[in-house]
Amino acid sequence: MLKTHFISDLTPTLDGKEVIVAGWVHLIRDLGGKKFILLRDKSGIGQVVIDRNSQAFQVAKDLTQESTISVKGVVKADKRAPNGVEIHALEIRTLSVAKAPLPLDVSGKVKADIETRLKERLLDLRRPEMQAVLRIQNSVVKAFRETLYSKGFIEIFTPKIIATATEGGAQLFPVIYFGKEAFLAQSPQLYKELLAGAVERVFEIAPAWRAEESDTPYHLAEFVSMDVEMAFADYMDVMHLIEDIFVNMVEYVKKNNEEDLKLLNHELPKVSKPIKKITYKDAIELLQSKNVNIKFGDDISTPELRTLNKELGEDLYFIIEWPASARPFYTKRKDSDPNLSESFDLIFRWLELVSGSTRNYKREVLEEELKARGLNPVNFEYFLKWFDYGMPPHAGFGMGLQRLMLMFTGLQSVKEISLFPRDKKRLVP
RNA sequence: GCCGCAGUAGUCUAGCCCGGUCUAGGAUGAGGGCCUGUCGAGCCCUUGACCCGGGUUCAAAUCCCGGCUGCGGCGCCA
Repeated sequence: MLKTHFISDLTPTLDGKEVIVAGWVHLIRDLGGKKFILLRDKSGIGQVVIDRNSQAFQVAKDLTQESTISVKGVVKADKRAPNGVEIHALEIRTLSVAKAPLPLDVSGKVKADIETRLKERLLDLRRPEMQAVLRIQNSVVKAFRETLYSKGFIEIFTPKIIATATEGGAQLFPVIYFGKEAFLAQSPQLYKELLAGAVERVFEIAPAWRAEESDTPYHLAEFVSMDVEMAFADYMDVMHLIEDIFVNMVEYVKKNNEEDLKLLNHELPKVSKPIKKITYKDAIELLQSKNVNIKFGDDISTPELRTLNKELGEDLYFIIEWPASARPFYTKRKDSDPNLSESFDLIFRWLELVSGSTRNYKREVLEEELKARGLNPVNFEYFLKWFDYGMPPHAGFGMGLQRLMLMFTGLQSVKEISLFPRDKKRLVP
């Protein structure tokens, strides 16, 4: 047996009990006649004491940092120990010896550049800070799923190898599919809409790919997209849903990841319903009043969003009702003003986290909107044909997980969040 | 892709402006020694580096040019 307890299971009440713990050698403090090993497992770091007289002493002599070991020992409650409890080793089994020196200091004494960290990513992911990020991400995803489950959504899985571009715009990665040209999906957009036409409420958490030049702390060639589509609903309905999701995610992380947040020295932004909404038109006017050179129809780019964030004084805000021309063909125009659309972006400070809209659900309208963007409806027949058979009105949104995680961790780059980021220059590890 | 900044041992960093005293300093790691309560353990010894190529100069880590790589901002992009 290699392990009977996780390190965090050990409490002073177990005093005198024989246990087996296993993990990585985080740090060794060698006092000559006595050694202390800080042993790390998924649950935390605990102290193993090795006395000169024990059998374990000889084995411990050859240990290196990050080697994996299994320790049979007796739990001792001792106020001198870091958690008030420690293990006095009887027997140590070396499971795997780590080479020294390590290419990255896991114990945190010497900080490494992001470049080194990504290159030596597995060691980086052993750092307590990165483990905290992973646990927070797990909570975020769990709260997202559970909010949607509670509202009757079901999780779907759509094809990631597709025949044609979904939205125009973004560049796709081509793949050779049994001798034919195909592409990696940039978004599950069209499939999730179709599925909402079958089961009403769907969501998907899956990778998406964009072959863009974008070289910023907010872009990845491969990212995780959290997508939702809801039939018999409009953009206002899905914004309410987003508010519920965000409130739940923040509450869940606050409750379950207190230690992780402390470790990252991060405080979550306050999120309460309703989240501030500003129309695109008002946003443009506000920017113009601050002497920003911008006009109706322009995209609101990062520098402008920074200004908006400052002026609004809100961490989280919706920009709603974008010009229809600035949105993809499936976005429904506003009945009262066809130049505008029933759309929204949710912005965290100056970073777009979510983008959504009411969708067009009438075939004629979709065909017109495709043509208006220079796209050929014939190429979208696989999608359009289903609109002949009772497609309900629907609305939905997509959210970038790595960007969302910046809000939950205080990290500065999605490359730090992604375990093995893919960008213009990185294909390994 | 553009602009700015940077690249020094396994890792992190000082030195670069004002070229020579740099035989490149420190931390951490690694090897060795001392040490039975460390908790960033301590003390002593040892080890290991100027991104690549060209140029200026008596002399280049230091100045100049080009390349590569990274970071930030922007662009492209949801």
